[in-house]
Amino acid sequence: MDFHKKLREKGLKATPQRLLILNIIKEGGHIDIEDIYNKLKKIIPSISIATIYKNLKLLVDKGIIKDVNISSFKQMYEVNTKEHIHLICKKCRKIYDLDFGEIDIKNFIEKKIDDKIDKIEINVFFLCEKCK
Amino acid sequence: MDFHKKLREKGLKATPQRLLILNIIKEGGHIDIEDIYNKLKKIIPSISIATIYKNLKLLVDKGIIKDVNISSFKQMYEVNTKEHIHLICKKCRKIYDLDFGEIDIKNFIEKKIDDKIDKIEINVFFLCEKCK
DNA sequence: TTTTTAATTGATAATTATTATTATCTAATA
DNA sequence: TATTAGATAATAATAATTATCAATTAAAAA
Repeated sequence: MDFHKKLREKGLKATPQRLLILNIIKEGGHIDIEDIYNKLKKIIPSISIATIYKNLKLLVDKGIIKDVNISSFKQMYEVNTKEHIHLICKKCRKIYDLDFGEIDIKNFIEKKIDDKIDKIEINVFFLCEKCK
Repeated sequence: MDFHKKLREKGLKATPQRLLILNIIKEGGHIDIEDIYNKLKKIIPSISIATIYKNLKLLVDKGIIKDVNISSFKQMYEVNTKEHIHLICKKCRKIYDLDFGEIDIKNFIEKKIDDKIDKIEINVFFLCEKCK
């Protein structure tokens, strides 16, 4: 996951802010703007929330990160990797990733509707082991 | 779809307000509180928004309707039928239903995680025929 | 390496939704 | 007769931005 290279490929400068934002998102798995801001402030105390907003928008536009939307959660972001399902514990609100495995659900749906899909969100609500 | 019976089975009075709310949701497919309120006002001008809120909560609790959550949309409701996918046109924002068909994705995921699922949301964003 | 320059960051408050409720008590009714 | 509806304002987040412009800097060119 060479973020520097990825940024340059998309014509974006690989600024320390951007690289840190990407690494924070990667580490967080699914993380909202406020949390990104707070983590980044510890590393770059001078960081501006505007910088976060500007970059998140840019990174989503360029397809380097994805926005994660789950009802009753704030807008979150994740590093754009393979498609996966979000398993959300309704009690502790922890979010787990579940890979499709061998199944290409995007392709499956595209065939079914005979059309191209932009984005697919699969959110599954359950009660995780710890919360039982 | 005998709503009167369904309500009675859950121990709820089958009031005209409730029956109308259910029919409005059924007709609307996916409809938010404001729209339910506006449609209902035309039939029962005296209807109170509080009545809508109270009933929607009750109906969700009893499993007679489902809440529909799609990012950038207001909270919506639908009559609880079979599980299906929401196809959302990113331009006109119309929401289409797509049945799973023979595939029981809930069961598939439950097997995969060896656990029970409460709810599953599948939202697919695309550009519908009319908007192309 | 140095220079150039176009892109990016920082500061910041101020603002805009808008969404979603809900309390409470009387009256009506399934 | 226990539920449910009506009235209603008042409220509570809370989430999400965004404008603007000077200062800085990453990357390319020399």
